[in-house]
Amino acid sequence: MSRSVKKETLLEVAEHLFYEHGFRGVGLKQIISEANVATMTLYNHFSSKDNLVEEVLKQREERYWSYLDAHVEMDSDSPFILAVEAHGRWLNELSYKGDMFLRAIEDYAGMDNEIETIARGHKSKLRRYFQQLAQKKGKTNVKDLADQFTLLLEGTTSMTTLIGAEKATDHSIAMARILVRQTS
Amino acid sequence: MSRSVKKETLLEVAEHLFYEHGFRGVGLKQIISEANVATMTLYNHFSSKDNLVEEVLKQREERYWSYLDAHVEMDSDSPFILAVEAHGRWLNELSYKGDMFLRAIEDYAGMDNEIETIARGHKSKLRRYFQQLAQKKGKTNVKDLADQFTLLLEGTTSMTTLIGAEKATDHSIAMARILVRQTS
DNA sequence: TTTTAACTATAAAGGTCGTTCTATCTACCT
DNA sequence: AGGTAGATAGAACGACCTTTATAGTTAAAA
Repeated sequence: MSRSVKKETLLEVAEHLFYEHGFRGVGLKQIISEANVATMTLYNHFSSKDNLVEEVLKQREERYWSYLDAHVEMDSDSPFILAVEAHGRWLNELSYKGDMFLRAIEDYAGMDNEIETIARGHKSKLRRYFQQLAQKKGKTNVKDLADQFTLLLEGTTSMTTLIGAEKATDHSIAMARILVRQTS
Repeated sequence: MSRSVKKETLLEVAEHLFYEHGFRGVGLKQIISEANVATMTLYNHFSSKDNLVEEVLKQREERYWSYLDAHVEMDSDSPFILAVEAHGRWLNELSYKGDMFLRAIEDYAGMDNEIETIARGHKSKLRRYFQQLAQKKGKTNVKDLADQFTLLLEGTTSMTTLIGAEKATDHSIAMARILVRQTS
């Protein structure tokens, strides 16, 4: 009982700090200190810093999809727009500063790391998500359309760093609407 | 020797390594070693690592705008499309792995750094660039349109990490065309 | 030829990093 | 009550980090 509380605190604190300052910009000392936990408690739950990063990414991915699933009614008239809106809300509430998965891909690329695999997996899933949506709506060029929506989401995330989530989302929704209208 | 060849080698090597492994993921030792240069040569030309990062960013920004200016005829029929195409070529040739400026903003955010200022400055300039384009073409909603094109470029860069520059650029060009057609 | 500046190699200072070790303490299980 | 597993603080590890110090080399200008 008390065991999982500590572990969850660690994951929470680590996710926040990693997101704020990058994986390489945060030391275990800081995580341990802010989580009010002893060094060996961390190593009791995670085999290494890399392993902690992995678990953080898994937790964040789960959260992201819970968030999307909660806001997107798949059988709605325009699930595409709902998805873009939901992504925007996610950015506004939890993710005002770039994308953790993209950062993981960049930071740990070409090192034969589980971390990169997890992060790339998340992005693949996003593309597949839009593919399923497009297929359900009987769109042609399913893959292209899916990638275009994914591009919109990625662009929104980047723009959030520059102009804030609300404005960025407004723009991507506007473009998503045009995109839905233009495709058959 | 116009400007020190050693200094330029250092900037070259540093830009490449920073881009490949991130600012925090590369040590001065590695830069020095790959540039075939002594420690004190680096510190003779740059006052600190942060200063080196700053100079690298300035150089990269200059290069980016040279590249864009060389490929975009401002008075063309569709300078928007040309800009998106040029950005795509830039990605394909030099920038297959995320955006150095966005990374700098994320890595050095909230630290009262010159680095973040430079990186954000580049992004502001990009938005202003599209604003000027929109204005010249007599578009209404100049700022919104500019941000939408910026969003497309940012999305293209992110997607390059996932599906490669060519596909990503194809998608953004397609969307840019729709956007140009839809606006007045 | 002497001076000047850039560059060289090496080492040390002073930190921080991730990780491991030791030794103590608490709390629950049977 | 004794045993066990989890958590604790703190030190120690070696490796690496950025930066500075020291001293010797090169090459071209004065």
